[in-house]
Amino acid sequence: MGNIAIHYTANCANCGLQRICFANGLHDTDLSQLDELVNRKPSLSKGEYLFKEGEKFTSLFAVRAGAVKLFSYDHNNLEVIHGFYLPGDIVGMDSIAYQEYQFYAVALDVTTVCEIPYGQLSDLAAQVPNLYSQIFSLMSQEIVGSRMYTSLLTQKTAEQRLAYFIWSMSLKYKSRGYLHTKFRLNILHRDVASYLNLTPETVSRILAKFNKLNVLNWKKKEISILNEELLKEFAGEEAMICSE
Amino acid sequence: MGNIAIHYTANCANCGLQRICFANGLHDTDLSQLDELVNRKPSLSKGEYLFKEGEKFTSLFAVRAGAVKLFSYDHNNLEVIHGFYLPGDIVGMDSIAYQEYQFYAVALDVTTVCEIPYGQLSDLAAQVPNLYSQIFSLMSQEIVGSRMYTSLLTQKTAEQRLAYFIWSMSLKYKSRGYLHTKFRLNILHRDVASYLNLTPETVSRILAKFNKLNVLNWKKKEISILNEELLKEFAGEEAMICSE
DNA sequence: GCGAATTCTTAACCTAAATCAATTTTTCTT
DNA sequence: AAGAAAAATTGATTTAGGTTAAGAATTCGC
Repeated sequence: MGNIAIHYTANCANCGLQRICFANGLHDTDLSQLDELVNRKPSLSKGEYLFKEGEKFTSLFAVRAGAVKLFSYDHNNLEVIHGFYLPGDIVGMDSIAYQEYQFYAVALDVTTVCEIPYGQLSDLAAQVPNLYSQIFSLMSQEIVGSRMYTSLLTQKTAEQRLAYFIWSMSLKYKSRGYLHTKFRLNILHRDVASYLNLTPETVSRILAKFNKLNVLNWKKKEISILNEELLKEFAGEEAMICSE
Repeated sequence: MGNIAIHYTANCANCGLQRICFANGLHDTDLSQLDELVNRKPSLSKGEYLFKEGEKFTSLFAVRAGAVKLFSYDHNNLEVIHGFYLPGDIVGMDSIAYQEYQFYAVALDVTTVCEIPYGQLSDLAAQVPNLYSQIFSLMSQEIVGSRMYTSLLTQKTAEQRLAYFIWSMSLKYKSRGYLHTKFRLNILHRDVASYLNLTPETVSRILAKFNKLNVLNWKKKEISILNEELLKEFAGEEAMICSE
């Protein structure tokens, strides 16, 4: 099948995620400096690790495409999932204070990332005050996001949590300019359950209910949202976690 | 009663909390610059606010003495408690990304804080790379701390949560050089319940149990730990939240 | 593309902690 | 220091979501 490949040279100046990455608010000259230190790696395939817990902390990673899961293991060796990262998200900020990565980060799908060596970023930031503000701002958002996630787990019912999760994924796709009522999400129900502090059985029961009520359908990694209004209602309240 | 008051002029160079504040790792000259921008306010009395949700974000606050509670209200107008801050802790980092404070911060006791105007801190940091690293590090710790708090709420039983909370308070006092088996903690059981996502009734029942088993005694804002080993056992696992 | 392994679903049952309710203790106000 | 208000305690009851179990649908590995 005739595949027309238009080749772009990837760089920060033409990256569609500029506004939500470190590049936000930088001048052209500073941008090209940031661009130089970014290490664009070949795509990771499903199951490949960005980093593992305990490895020496060297870089932050900006997700350009695909999806990344951040997790650790509990004392029973079960995965505890801390978050899913989609295009435009930065992975690794929780490890800045330490010599080592604090969690495991694995690709859930074919995934492209920009590697940003932290030492160099830090040096550059010393000359570019805007970049510092940008990093502070991202970290601060991460703190608030983390608090909001905690509220989700502690203040909401199982049904609200799941509805909210799916709704916020949809919003994220929307904000990135993708179709938000029908999209692929290569995340196991089991992993969603873990992230929302539920059992797979509970997730399954709720999805069956949503399906029966024609709210949405999630089968084989494909989500179709049939009734956005109803979904929002099940989620309860307005947006909480979702950035931008 | 004859009260001998030795008067120190408060400054960063003689502050006992230096090692856990922004001052950590700064040279003497930089330290005195930090010192100059710090605004030492008169003590707050119980119930006074450091800041309220929605107010313009201007400053970070370092707690020097007393205790501060960070909270917001849920949709039923009930307090949701996000944290308690003791001497050496920094309050307000979650608001850096925003124009406004994200939560309410109130003194639970007579409390002394250093106000650190963020704009000035940021300017100073532009000249003092060490200070930037220090801020990054504190923020990064806040993110990890927040993740650990979430684990506490979601992976542990009510009993483990309460045991862990009391144990970590004790550890904090120990690390600051205070008696850690008998100390005043001016926090309502109701607030601890909220922080641990429990009801006051559950907290009460667990405290009754701990009291009966001679693990500890918490009556009238005074905590006595009678059996540290047993308390640790009830907490399950090693330390999680507690910083330094 | 087929068989094995994983993941998902559905149903019956159970339990940790919430809720409801009534009393006692502590703290605040004057 | 007394009375009022707020907080804490204790017991009885309920419930959301976990656990166990067994079968069905997907996905993986060769």
